[in-house]
Amino acid sequence: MSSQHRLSATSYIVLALIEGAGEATPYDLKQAVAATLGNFWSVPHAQVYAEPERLAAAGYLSERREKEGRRRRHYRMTEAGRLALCDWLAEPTAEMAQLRDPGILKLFFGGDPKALAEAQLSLHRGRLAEYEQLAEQIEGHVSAGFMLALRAGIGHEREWVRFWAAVEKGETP
Amino acid sequence: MSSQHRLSATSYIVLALIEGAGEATPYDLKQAVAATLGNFWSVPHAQVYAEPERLAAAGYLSERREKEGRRRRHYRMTEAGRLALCDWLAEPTAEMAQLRDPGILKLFFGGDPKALAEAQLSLHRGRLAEYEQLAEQIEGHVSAGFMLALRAGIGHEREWVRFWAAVEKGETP
DNA sequence: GTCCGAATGGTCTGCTTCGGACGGTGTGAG
DNA sequence: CTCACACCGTCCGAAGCAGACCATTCGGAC
Repeated sequence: MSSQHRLSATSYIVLALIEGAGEATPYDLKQAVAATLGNFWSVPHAQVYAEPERLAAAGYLSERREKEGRRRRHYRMTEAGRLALCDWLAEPTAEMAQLRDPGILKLFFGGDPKALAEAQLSLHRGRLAEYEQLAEQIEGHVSAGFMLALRAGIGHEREWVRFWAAVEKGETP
Repeated sequence: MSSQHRLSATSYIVLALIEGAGEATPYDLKQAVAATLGNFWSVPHAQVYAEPERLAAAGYLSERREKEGRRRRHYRMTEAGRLALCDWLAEPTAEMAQLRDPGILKLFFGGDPKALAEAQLSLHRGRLAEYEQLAEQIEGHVSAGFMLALRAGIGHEREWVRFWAAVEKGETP
């Protein structure tokens, strides 16, 4: 039934969220994304509406549409969807994130290290503080995965702060 | 002369590389990208051919096209281009990179921490080793910016190794 | 009750990005 | 000469994306 449409990270995000919710409308997904993984992985809302449609067409979701009023679309997992999600979760990924930081790009091409460092430092210190506060608040109230992802974010923000602080002082980072 | 086409990161990469080379064909750019910043910032080659065209249309580059044979296009900076590049380099950026790591995504959604950690560890250790070796080899032979970018990469790979090692051992990272 | 505005829920447009397939051109080894 | 291979470039379709815009519902002010 389901053709082998390439599933992207966005696809799996949608599948995983629907699996967790049982049934969900695109709007629910939008909320869920904003509340949880929006911190470290943005998904533009146009995608959140488009993706379930594709997944339904490919047989990974079933769609039920309200006939009247808001004509919401409600999605549920199919067996194929559950299978695809499990496969994805089970297989440890070989992909790695790229750095792709605009500040580093400017540094690379000869931007002024001190000026960049100053700006980036305040940004990263700010985000680090947010993350640490969030971690305190939610500790114990959320999934282990959420906590681990947050700690990864914290670790990287700390690294950014360390790096830019060294650059600011003219040291070798 | 030049309309205010929004310039993307890719645009500035192209401008900066051409500024460094004096004159370059898209192919030269492709090579340059692969040799230098390809490590931490991928630019699909279709972009590398399309972007100079846009930049030339907007007045940031001048184009000279071979009449025969391979019909290569050669690009040079215009004053407008040099100006745009300088502006960009001078202004410290307020953007920040997102994490967007596939491994973290799986972790977030309940993938097996141990299995993920094992796979990611070997990947990141490998890349870390590459970077460190590269740093030794090129130290003193490349621009300060290149070196700093590389050190940023090394720092983040170390952080990844630290993080996943903790996850593997079941510790709080 | 009814009217207004905010929150909710969804669609559309017009880009840019991206990977990959594919098609020409030159060149040196045999 | 010619074939293989590196060099160089174009094209296409699918997906990503921002942001404007439209429609429904609901809760209070009057």
